[in-house]
Amino acid sequence: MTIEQQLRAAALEAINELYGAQPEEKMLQVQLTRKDQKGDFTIVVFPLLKVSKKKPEETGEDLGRFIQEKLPMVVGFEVVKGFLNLSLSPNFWVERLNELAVNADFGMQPASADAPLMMIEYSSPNTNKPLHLGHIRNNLLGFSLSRIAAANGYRVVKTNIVNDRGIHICKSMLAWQKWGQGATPESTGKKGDHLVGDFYVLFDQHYKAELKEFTEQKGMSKEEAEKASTLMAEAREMLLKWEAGDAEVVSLWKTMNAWVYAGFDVTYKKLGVDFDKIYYESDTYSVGRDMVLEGLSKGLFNRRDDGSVWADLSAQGLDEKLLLRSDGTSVYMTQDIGTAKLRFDDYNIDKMVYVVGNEQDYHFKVLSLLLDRLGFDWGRDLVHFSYGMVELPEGKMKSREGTVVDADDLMEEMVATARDMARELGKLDGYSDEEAEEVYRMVALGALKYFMLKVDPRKNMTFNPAESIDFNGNTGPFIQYTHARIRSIFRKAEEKDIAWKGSAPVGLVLNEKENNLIRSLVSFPNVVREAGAAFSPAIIANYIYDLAKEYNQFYHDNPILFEEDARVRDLRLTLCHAVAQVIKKGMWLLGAGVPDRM
RNA sequence: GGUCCGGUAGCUCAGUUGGAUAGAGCAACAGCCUUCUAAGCUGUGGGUCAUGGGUUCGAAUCCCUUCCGGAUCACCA
Repeated sequence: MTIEQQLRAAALEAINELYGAQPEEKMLQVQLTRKDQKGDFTIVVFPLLKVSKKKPEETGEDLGRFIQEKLPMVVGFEVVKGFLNLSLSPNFWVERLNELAVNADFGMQPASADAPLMMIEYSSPNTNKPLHLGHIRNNLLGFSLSRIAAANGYRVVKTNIVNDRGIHICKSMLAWQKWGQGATPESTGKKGDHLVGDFYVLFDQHYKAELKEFTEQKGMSKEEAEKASTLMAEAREMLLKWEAGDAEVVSLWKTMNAWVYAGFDVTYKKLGVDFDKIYYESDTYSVGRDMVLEGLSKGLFNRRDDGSVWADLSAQGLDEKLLLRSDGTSVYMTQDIGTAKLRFDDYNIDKMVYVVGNEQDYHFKVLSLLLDRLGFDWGRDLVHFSYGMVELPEGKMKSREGTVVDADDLMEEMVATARDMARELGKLDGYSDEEAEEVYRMVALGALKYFMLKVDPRKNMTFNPAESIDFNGNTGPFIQYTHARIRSIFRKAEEKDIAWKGSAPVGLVLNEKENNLIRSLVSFPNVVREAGAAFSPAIIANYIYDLAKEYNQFYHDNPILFEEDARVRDLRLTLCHAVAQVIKKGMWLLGAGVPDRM
């Protein structure tokens, strides 16, 4: 039984015995005492006045006396303005500290073999351009969520759906054929995803020029020009050839996609994310089409005169949704249905989570209804983990205006900043170049990951490049630094032959900072649970920041190795050890590492 | 226009199932390194929690109004 549960039980008993009442769940609130007040746990007495029929102060006193008598670890209480603040004995806290300090699984709930299986889809790139800032948020969220789910006892399968087909790929291919002059990643020294992305841009430029020519010189309207475009017609033709399995087109498609995948792999690796299973839309779209046709034959959907297939969702308060074009080809929705089918054939999925931006809220509402209609019992409770967009201080990223922040560039810049700063501060003197580079990378990525994950995922966020490379204050490096300092203490302890017993002795009086730290540490498992329930890495991020902040205050005010009382020193070293462990775990849940030195 | 999401300090963000005097960081200013890493710590200033109402012992939090911002409503993905 947790301490909160014990306090609740004691309070319930008190109310029953003193006032002869059985309060509802909501009436009894046990929470951590505010930092500016004396005490550890607080019971709010206001809701209980109805049954006590007494003033808040008297009710608080009644309960406090009863609970203190009932529970030996409660050593004192104070009633302040209708709040009953209970103080627990230092020994109680020291015992909790000793338990959690040696528990390798503290805060984590390992998955058993028959634990529910959660599949998490994230990343989901198109193969026509490199990853950018928006993808970074997606990837970091998806990866962190998978670790948080794993820490909450789920078996987790990380998956990715690659949009490798469609008109956009054909645009890049066509541009390469026309103007590429046989360029390859090898011949140009460019990452494959960037090279292909360049051709996509090139197509767009030529297309725009063509439109301009038609409208300005031939006096066409914009629509007329779009219809008359020979480039677009060629791209469409290429798509038809692709769907027909034309050997030459398919071969080029395979080649160029391979370049992109090689490029993506490098980016994923640098970002530190990975997948257990990757699906490709080129494999799933036909499955989706078959399912839609099957649904059509069962009367779930309807076909219009032009041959297109639609789902009528007006009964669910939505409108009609296209599932197959009049020419029989698949749309986005069709592909997602096919992908879902394949996934559920491959795995025994209990919970399906899609990490996709909030601009697709409607899409997933519809997908959920459609899967349900098609008879998948998991359709209705699929989770669309809907996160907000990333904007720049000057507004949205616009590829036309060249304000898109490239993922590879961003990471490189941050590593360079970390390197400069560490060298300037002389932090890693004595490390080999390889060791130092490792730390630069860890700090840079820690900064990026923390920066993006500390914000509530549902909200839009502003990415300020200047702030992202600031490693002071509420940042990933601040947390990593706290960890490095602690590791440094233990290195020094060895050098100075100061022995640490590995646990804290009972019978000490705790100062305020020590007490606060233990209370924070004890709440870590709750934080992991909350983050899991709310699908929010931000809850973890904010918690470790608070913990690190508290630790730094403690560190500043209290001697650790220089403490002469060996018993107090053991307590503080145990605290340091536990804080380092929890910081490391918390950062791990965010997908970030912590260095021993920095 | 319909639907959905959001609005908290100059800026970026926290704020638990409604609880005590709404908190951090950045920026500004003033301090702290001959002691365990100053990527740190301490202090000062900075708020009609967009707005108006309601619910109640108590509202940034729940309900409604209005204003502002964003997303979405494609034979795009």
